[in-house]
Amino acid sequence: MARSKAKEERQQRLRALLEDDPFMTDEDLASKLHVSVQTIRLDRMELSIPELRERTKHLAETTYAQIRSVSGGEVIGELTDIVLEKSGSSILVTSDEMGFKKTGIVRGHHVFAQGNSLAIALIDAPVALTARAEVKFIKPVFVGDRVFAKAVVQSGSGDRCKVAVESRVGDNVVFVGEFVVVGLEETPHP
Amino acid sequence: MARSKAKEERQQRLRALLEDDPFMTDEDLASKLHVSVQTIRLDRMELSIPELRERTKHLAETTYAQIRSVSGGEVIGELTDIVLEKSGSSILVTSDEMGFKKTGIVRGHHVFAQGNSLAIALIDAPVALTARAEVKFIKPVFVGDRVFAKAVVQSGSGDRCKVAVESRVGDNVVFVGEFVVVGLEETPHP
DNA sequence: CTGTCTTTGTGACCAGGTCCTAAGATGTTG
DNA sequence: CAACATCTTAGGACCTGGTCACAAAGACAG
Repeated sequence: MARSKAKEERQQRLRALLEDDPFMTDEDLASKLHVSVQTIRLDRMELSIPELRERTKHLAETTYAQIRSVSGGEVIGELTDIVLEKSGSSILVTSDEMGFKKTGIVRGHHVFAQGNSLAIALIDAPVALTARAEVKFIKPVFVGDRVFAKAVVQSGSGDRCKVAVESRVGDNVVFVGEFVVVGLEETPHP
Repeated sequence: MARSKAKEERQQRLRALLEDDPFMTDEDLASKLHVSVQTIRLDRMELSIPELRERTKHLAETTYAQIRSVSGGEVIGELTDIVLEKSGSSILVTSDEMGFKKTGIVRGHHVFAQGNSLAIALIDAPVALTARAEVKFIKPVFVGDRVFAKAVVQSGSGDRCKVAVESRVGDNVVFVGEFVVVGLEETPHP
């Protein structure tokens, strides 16, 4: 372990470089770090960083699932039961990406999103949109927690419903909200 | 254009296959469709579907931006200016994945998320969490719209701030919200 | 039967790697 | 100083999942 200081530093830099741009080839990295391509490969080995294609593939795969479940799916979380215009519930398994790195606390909007999409799912209309919401984040949710949301339609007058949502982690209520959701027959356009 | 019926059908199937699994190689596709690899390549050409690596790269790139802006980044949208404990603004460029497929209307929680994270960014504390929020979705936001959010701290008593957010698309106010954000010195733990 | 479309095969090439071997460079230490 | 260890660099063979170009076989309508 003689002059491995330079090496360690370089490997740190390599890590950092890939952190904010995982799409760099070994060649790119080599020229940035002023070493040969082979050195980069060795460094990657030591740090067990996979090659570009694996990285991008992994990225694409995980975020593809994400984008379907967190951002793209029609419902955030998994619906466990639902009675249209009445009540429903869903479970959201929180993952790393949903939280603040520093604290492991899940960003509020994920919990909100679960409640919001659950509320919308309850509406029996071609298109449903949220008009208003009043929410309280009672306790922080931590990455890894399973959030159980339960929604009940309060006053369901067809095209304008008030939906109450309560989310729990275990026995603790972490979130309560009231969503006013409107159902539409036709799509409005820009 | 004689017996191109089979071809057209195959190309439709190819499209469909890639739709729900963009990670298939030409070889995979060839065996699934019972044609040669070359045929698959020709079909991809005709349909101008890029090769696997380009597909995954594209997927990864777009969703990478997403995971930074929708789910992973510390701030949803891009901060344009900020004065701690005072005011700030951000721009969110909405994309396909953020909206309902059917209507092209952006899910409320994305707009909420932008406001929420902007509100949190304004707080000058090691950790900030949303305690309460009262929001109104005034007009639907459509996929492709650029949402400008502006946040102003109303009553900033250090560890508990009220932040008002107003989001616009062009001249139209699409969202207003009031967030109560608390700043913490230490991280709470589960 | 001939011309056209479609399909398949072949060979050369490329990027961005892997793995392995080997030779220099730059130490540290007996 | 010589001997040894650790890094670094280089080179060649190989892999995957493609590209491009070109040839040839099969199907089928006119």
